[in-house]
Amino acid sequence: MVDLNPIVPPTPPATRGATREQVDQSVRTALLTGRFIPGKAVTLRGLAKDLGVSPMPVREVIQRLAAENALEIRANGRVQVPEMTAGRFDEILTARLLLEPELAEMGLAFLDPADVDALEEIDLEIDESLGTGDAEAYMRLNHAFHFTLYRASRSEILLPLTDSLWLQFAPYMRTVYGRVGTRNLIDWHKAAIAAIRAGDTSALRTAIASDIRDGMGLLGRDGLNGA
Amino acid sequence: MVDLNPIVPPTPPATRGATREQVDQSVRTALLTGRFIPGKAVTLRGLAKDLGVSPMPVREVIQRLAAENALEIRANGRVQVPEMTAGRFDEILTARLLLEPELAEMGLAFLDPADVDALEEIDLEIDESLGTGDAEAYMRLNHAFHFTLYRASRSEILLPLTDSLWLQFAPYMRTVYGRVGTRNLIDWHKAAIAAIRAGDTSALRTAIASDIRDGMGLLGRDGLNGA
DNA sequence: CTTGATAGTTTGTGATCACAAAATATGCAA
DNA sequence: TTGCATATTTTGTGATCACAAACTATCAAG
Repeated sequence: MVDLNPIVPPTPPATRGATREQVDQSVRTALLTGRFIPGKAVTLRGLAKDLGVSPMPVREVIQRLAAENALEIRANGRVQVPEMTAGRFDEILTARLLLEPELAEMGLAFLDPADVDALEEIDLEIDESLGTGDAEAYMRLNHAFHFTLYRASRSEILLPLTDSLWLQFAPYMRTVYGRVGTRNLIDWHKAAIAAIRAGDTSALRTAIASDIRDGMGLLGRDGLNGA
Repeated sequence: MVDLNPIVPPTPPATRGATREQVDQSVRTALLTGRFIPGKAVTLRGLAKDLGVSPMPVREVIQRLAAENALEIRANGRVQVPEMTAGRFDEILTARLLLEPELAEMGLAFLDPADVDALEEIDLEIDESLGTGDAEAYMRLNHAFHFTLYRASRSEILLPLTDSLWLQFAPYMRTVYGRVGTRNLIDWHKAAIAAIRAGDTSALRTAIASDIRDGMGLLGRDGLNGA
């Protein structure tokens, strides 16, 4: 059984589609913080019971996440987080490098000083989580850092695509963070914040791209199945 | 009521999830050939009746397509194809220019002569559809051309992302094709085929990028709401 | 004719059911 | 113990139901 923290009592839904939305958020958060084990089956009724809802909204959410390739519905109907392969890993890296610097640049135009302070605050908490070795907090905060920047762009297209990418690699990152640790050589987040403060788009793009490369490259493709 | 051509009789499903798969394909095809009108409500029971199935698999498919931003579930529960805005249009163009040349290049490595012949055949049919002014055939064939090339890449990441993009702009293209016609100044498909035959990745990327720019640029952002 | 309340209908949502396929457990034979 | 057929349970799927919210049609009042 997976721990999906906001387990709510069987309360009647307040607004239209609220139950589904709550399930969606819970499962997404669980995926992004690595609480599902890739390859392990996730059952519909199990999730429903964990979240205190009927299987119905869970079914819809699973279809939703399957459409984003965050979950895999196999031929036998079994639902699971897809296992990572070397080919997928390389392609995700490629896609992130194409989309995320673009998103960061778009976000830069809209960031106000308060947003930058928020980014800095998140980065400090990241340093803390690295100190205590709290992998789940690290994953949550790293996601928050990137998407605070990206969301500022008000993007309606690139942002959802990037959402999908994170949902696809995050569960796998958890399995390797435990193995190799989470400390990077260079803190590209601080470089990004400096670039934002300076309004230097080029430096920001470089910082984001480098952060992506380091983050995924460090724990790289070791132990993955062929290209 | 929308015409979703393969309306099957209420036959019991053959394999696991076959009904859902059939609904999914039908609705996707309808979206890609512009048979849904953006902004017009699409009802669950209506679709189900058109396809001769229960509302159940339709619900799942709608959630799927909503996750890909191909359908929009509004706050009141109404389901519709999102209306295009200038901001979305520009971003889709940006995203296509980032992803599709990459996909084309990846596909080039795997294309064999038979595939190239198939591409040429599709392009001939496109010319036909332009002659007869059959917008729906044009849309279907244009999609087939691009994705025959892209699918060759065996991509598991960029390809689904691009799928989502096409689902988002295709319904809107239909509404404008009727207005401005479908004939481009330069046939970039032929340039792409030539580049493929020559194994010239750079020329192929240029041809695809130009095709995208022309296709979306010609009928551009006229009559769209704000930035 | 226009306006606005109201009755009727349609719609999405969450829950439940029936069923077959799949996974798991059980127990017997070698 | 090991291998394998069989029984039991679990699981996803498609269908149906009940309900409230949303939409539409109707019709009286101005």
